[in-house]
Order: sequence, then C-alpha cells, then structure tokens
Amino acid sequence: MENDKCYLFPRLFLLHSLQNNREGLKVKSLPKQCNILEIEEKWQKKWEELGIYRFNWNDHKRPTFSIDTPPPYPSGDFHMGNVLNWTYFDILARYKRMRGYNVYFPQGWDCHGLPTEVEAEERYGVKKTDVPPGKFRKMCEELVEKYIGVMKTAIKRLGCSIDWTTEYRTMDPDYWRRVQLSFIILYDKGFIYRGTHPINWCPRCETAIADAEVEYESRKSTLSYIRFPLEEGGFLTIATSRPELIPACVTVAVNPHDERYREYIGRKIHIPTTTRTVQIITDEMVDPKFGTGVVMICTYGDKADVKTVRKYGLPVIMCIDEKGKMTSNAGKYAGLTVEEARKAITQDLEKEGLLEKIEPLDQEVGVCWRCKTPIEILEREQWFMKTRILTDQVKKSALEVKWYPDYMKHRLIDWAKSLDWDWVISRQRVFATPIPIWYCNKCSEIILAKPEWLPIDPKTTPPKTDRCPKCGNKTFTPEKDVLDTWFDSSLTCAVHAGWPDREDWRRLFPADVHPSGIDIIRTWAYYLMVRHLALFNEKPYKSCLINGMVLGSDGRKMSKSLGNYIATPEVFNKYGADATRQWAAAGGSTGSDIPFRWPDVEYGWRFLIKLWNAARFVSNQIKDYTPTEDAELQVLDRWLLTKLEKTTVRVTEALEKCQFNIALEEVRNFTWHVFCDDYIEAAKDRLYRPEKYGENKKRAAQYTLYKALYRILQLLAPICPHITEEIYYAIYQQQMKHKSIHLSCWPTPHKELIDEEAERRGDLLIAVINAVRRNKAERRISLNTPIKRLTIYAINKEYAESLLLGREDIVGTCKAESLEILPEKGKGEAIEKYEEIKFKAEYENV
RNA sequence: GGGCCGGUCGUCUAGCAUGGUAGGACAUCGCCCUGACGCGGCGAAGGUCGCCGGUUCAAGUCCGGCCCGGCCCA
Repeated sequence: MENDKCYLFPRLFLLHSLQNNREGLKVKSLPKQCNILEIEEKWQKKWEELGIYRFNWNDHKRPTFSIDTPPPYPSGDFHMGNVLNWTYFDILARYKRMRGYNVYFPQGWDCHGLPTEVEAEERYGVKKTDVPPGKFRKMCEELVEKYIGVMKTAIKRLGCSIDWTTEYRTMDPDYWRRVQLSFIILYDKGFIYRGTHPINWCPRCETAIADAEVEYESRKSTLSYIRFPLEEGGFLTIATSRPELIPACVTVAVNPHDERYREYIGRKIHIPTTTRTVQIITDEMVDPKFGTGVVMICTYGDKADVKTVRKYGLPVIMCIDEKGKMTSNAGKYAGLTVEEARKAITQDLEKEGLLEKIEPLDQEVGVCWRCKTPIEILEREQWFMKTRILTDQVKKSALEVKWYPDYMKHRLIDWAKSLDWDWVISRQRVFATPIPIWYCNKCSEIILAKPEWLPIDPKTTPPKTDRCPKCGNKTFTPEKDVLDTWFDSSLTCAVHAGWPDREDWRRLFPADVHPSGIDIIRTWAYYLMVRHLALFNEKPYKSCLINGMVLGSDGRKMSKSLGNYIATPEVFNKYGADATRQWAAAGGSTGSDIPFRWPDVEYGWRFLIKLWNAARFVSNQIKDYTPTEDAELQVLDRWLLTKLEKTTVRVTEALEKCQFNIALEEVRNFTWHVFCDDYIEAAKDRLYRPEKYGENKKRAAQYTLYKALYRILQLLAPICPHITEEIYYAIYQQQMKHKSIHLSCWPTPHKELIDEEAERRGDLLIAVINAVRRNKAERRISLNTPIKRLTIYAINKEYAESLLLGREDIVGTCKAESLEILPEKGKGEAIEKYEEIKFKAEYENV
C-alpha cells in the first residue's frame, strides 16, 4: 500500500502526477469486446502468482482481521448456497483489506464423517467392519481428496481472496493432534466424561448421534388403542404409536387431574406380551386429550419417556439393539426388526382381543440427518462433553457477539437453552479423529494420552507407558470409538489463529468474523462457542455473519430431488464469477433466504458490460489527458463529484453493516444512471469540441471522468474483483502503482468536495436536459436533430442563474442552436420534479 | 403448542430502529438508431404496501389483535 496517502490528499496526488507525466496518460483504448470469462481466469491465476492475499505475520503495523472460514464438507459439490456464503465473506475480506487491515483468510476442509464413509461403502461394496480400519480410512481419504480438488476449483473460480498457503485438512494427523489435545485439556478440566445415558441412535449408521444431528419429519403413522388388563379384573386402554415397545413398558401413566382415571391410580396393571405388572402412576406431562389419556412409559420411545423414567427411578429395559432389532428382552419377538415386531405384536394382541382399534396419526418423527432413518433412543456407554453447564455463558457471549443480521442471535441462544442432554461426542464409526484413550485390561482404569504423544491412534499404537498407574498391569485395550466430526470443526477459531503452536495465536483470536449458514447456527456456531468457552474461557468470534438458504426459482429450497437445482459450474460458465457474485450480493438482505434467479445473474452480467463500455469511453477520452491542478470544474463536474462522495459514504456505511445488497445497488445506480446516463451524455460535447468551449473545460471533464471511474472501480472491487482489476490495469495502474486495485486504499469521503449548491444546480440541469431529450423522443425526433430555438421559462432568477451556468451543457447535449433562459413563468412542456419550469423547443420543418 | 422471520405492481425485491407524494429488477407493451455500449437509450402500463382496529395533522413505516406462509423447536 505504498501509494495510499494520495487518496487522502487528492490534490497533492494531482501535483505529483503532473510532475511525473506531462505528456498525457497515453492510456490504451479498451478493446470493444470484453471476454469476461477470459478476464476472470487471467486474474485468478495472476493473483495467485502475485500472492497478494497472503496474511503477513511480520506486519505488526496494520490491524488484523481474521475470518473463521468454515471448512466445507468435501462433498464434491460447491453448490449455490456455498457461493452465497463465500461471496459474503470474500466481499468482507476484500473490503477490510482495502480499509487497511492485514486480512487473514484461511481455507480448510472438514473431511471426516458419515457421508464419506457411506459413499466409500457403496463405491467399494464393503461395510466399515469388513476391512481393517486403516484400509477403510484410506478409501475415504482418496474420495475426499478427489472432491477437494473439485471444490477448490469452484472456490477459485468464484474469485475468493483466500490465502491458500493456509490450506489444511481435518483428516490430517496434524489437525487431529490439535483435536486430541483439546480433548485432553477438556478432560483434565472436567468437561469430558464417560457414562451410560440415553442417547440418540441411528440404527442404519449404527452410531450415536447428537441432538443437533436429529431432524424432525412429519410422517403418517398409526395410533393403536390397546387394552392392558388390570390385576383385579377389567382393563384400561392405552394409546400408542409404537406397540413394538410394549415389552419395554415400565409403567402406565395418567394425568392427575383426569377424573376418568382417578380410581385407578396406584393399582397394578398387566403388560401384554410379558409376565410383568406395573403400578399406574400420575404425571402432569400426560395430555388427557391425546388418545385415551392413558399412556405407557417405555424405555425409550421418546425424550419424554427418558424424563419420566429418571423422575420416578423406573427400571430400564432395552428391547431394541444397535442395528434396530429386538433384543431378548422382547421375548418371542427377539431378532425381528422394529417394523416386523410392530406387525407381529399387533397381530398377537388382536388375537387375544386386546387391540381395540387403530387410527391414522400425523407424527413428527426424529430422523438421522444423514440417512433419514428414524432414530431410536438407546442407553449405551459413551463419551460426553458437559455443555449444559455452559448455557448461561453461551447466552452471555452470544449477546456480546455482533450478529449480521442482529436477530440471528436468538437462534443460538434458543438452541442452547433447549438442549436437554450433554453433547455425545463419541461415534461408533471409522473415518474420524480417534479418541486418545486406552483402558487397563485388569482394572479398567482410563489411560489418557499425554500431549506429547499426539497425534496418536490408540487402535494401532499402545500407550507410551509401561504399566497401569493404578494396578500396574501391562496390557491395555484401545478405545475404538472415534470423535464426532463436529468435535474437529468446532476448533477452527483456535486452529486458524495458530493454536497451540504459535505463541502469538491470540493475535488472531477471537476471530473477527464467523460466517455461517442459517441452518448450521445450532451446530457450527454453537459448538464453536461451547468448545472455546470450555477451553479458553473466551468467546471464539467477535461477529457472526449469517447467510440464508438458496432457494430454487420456484421459491422452494433448492435441492436435486425437487428438480429446481442449478449446478454452480453452469452459472460460472455462462456469466462468470463477477455476475454470480452480484446475484449473491443483491439477491436479498443479509440473512434472508434468496432464490436463485437467472435474470439477476444476467442483470449483473449486463452491468459488467455497461461498466466496460463506460470505461472504454473514458479510456478513449483521456488519452491526451494530463492530470492537472488547474482544472476549471464546471457545475456538472462538481455535481458528479458531490454525488460520488455521497455514494461513497453510503456504500461504506452499507459494507460496515454487511448490507451487501444496499452497497451494490448504490454502486450500480450511480454508475449506470448518474455517471453513464446523465454525466457522460452531458459532458460529451465539451470533450468533443474543445475548440468551441476551450481546452480547460475539456480538461475539467477529463479530470472528472478519470476520477469518477476510479472511484467506481474501488467501490465495486470487493463485489466484482475481476473486471475492476482489468480496467484498473488498463487505465490506472501506471499512475497509481498498486499491484492490484485490491491493495488500494478504500476511499474516505472528502467533505470538502461535497458542494450542495452544485448538486442542486446540477440536478436542475440534468432534469432540463432529460426533459428536452424525452420531448424529442415523444415527438419522434431523433436526438441528433438540432433545435432551432430552445426557450426555458425558469420562473425566477435563482433557477435562471443555475441554468445559465450550465447553458453550454444544455446547448451541447440538446443540440440547441439558440437558447434563451428567462427568469419568468411561461407556457410549454413541464420538467419532471420542477413542474413550474417550462420549456419550448422549436424545430425547423417540424 | 412455543420462538423467530416474512406477507409491498404479473414475479422477485428495497424501504419499516429516526412516520411526510411507495423505489428498483425481471417480464409486458410502445418508441429511438444518439461519434462507449441494441450486451444500448427513452417511455408507458401495472401497487387501496395480508386483514381489522388504535396513536397521529399524517402510518408500508409506530401500537394492539387476527389471518396466511416459511424456518427452527416441542
């Protein structure tokens, strides 16, 4: 940023330029055709060669700005949702860089996880248990590597200003070293424990899953009314959607205020299909209006059962196993799947005359986020992280974080408060970070790895210790479970900052911004928060930038199955990155869902061509231009420069608030309408005919063009990095000397350049010019046709004076052969927004 | 059932913390060929801002209630 001071002192800069360049700028004309796709590819390569997006660790002068780039899951598909997300924070990165920050913009890959395992299983026709874990891991790694390649190409194609020297993979042992270290620290701090608790279990994936991984789907189900015989004769009818759980029924409950069942409370009731009897209890949670108002409590049908069992200290009878099959506790139904058992039990009950009726039921079923299989609640020994004790701190920190948009903080706080259980962090899978634990074969003592042993896979490496510290035994069993993938990715803020290897890691911690999709606030933003709070007692990010979901053009969530899916490369190939980024930036306000719309992308693309042609015009007009201090700025020059300053202020404010749509609209409107339609049109005559108006007035227009276009390029650079760089290089680079427009300094508004009077006068002038031109169009007269006599009735002296100051612009732009401006009222055509002012245009032969 | 978000021309969207003639884009229709640009330019039509009530000289904007959609959670 060697040349930056010049923008603070524009006039100084002009003097300096004058001294260096007396023979004009000798700018080359921009070619007529602009091949956007070629330009983009060229700059993507060039930026990488120049290394201009690297974070400078040695620079202690500029303030840092660190982005907690969420490492994406390498699915092989960088979809439009990713485009939206990455565009947002790339705009921010580029803006902050121009504002003088030393921007840290890393990129990693969140490799581990179930989807890849499932795909490897399918692709190689194996089950995770068929091959040695090491071999299975290798299969997964190869798949991931291939997909990273595809996605990396897409990110580069979007023009993201990532520092690629920071690239990392969470599947690298060097990453799990950090994850395992965090496990050890949290264990030592008492945040991690092993225990047998009810957990969500996916029978298809055969693993525990966390609350955050459970989704709810509405499904058609049935409600069975079943008679439970009372010990002393008679029966009570319970209603259940899961009759297969009857063998695991541990009590029957009614609402204490339900008069119908008051007399049965405390009595014994027999559980069909078993030999057991239980006592009828009361609980406020029972809804008298649901079914018969009598419910059975099983271990476990849902979370409510878990609560009831805990509350009354009821026994636990697990009748479903890890694969979703009935256990021996289910008696004769053992070995059947849940579905089979449901049918068999229902049939048996019917035979015994205990089935009263079956009704259809609309139900919200908890399913595995990955495979949509209904989850079961099982009790298994697992590793947990104590997250609920942090909830108050999470709330406090979330309120300290700046959210874009603000209301998104509720998503995090509400989620944190809604959690019933601690976070299950162990998974019964393969492709994940190993838990650095062994157990003593004799006394079952837990042997936790020492930090210096890391990274370590206990399945292949024994603990680096001779004997059990408790009993002295010398043989150990490794922990085979692995860590939840979120346990990897919830460490990014610290890892990005350089923890634990760099002593100065706190320089980049907390991250300045954590960008996130609205759908993963409850996972990524939440887990980051609890983990860093537990580890460092500090919040991991200072702000959180939320993007909405990308919808199909039909307004529904974009997905392949709905047939409204648009693949990213298709958009890039047609309109390129700068147009696509405009869609992302302007598609809606930050945080809201935005539909993918081809017309939006196309509009962005047309804007690029408009800008290109404006730049081509400028490049043609300033060939002989020597930046001078003595430019005699005319009303319209001051008018444009004033609007330019005001636009700069608005764009800056919008970007500060992450309102990308507003920022882009401001730049586009200024460029297209104020600069192109109004200013350039009005300035043409001055530029074309210096012999008529004088060289000075031409130079003033050149100065204004030169200055305004540069500012436009700067304001647009964060959003459209490629085309702005191309034009910058063609026209400005020789003068400005920055290696890239993206390394230039963001314009700070100059109040002294704001000339309210010139703006008022210019507005009037432009209104008059436009009205006369419009009038020509209405009268089917070509714009070229000269006006014999143009008379303007300006009502008063003030207006007349203003118009007089711009009479040359009026004459030139309207092709008037004579112009009379009268400070009085008169009859004629009205001028928009100045209805009192009228004009009369007289033509020869018309 | 609870929380959050939204309901503005045919479609999509801005405006709503600081009330004052409702902007823009796309689509539609008409015109223009102007020495940067037809990948242009100019113009027309199209809105009782979900409904009801309140505050106010004035409400898309503030307040209350309701209806409808979306998301998340029970």
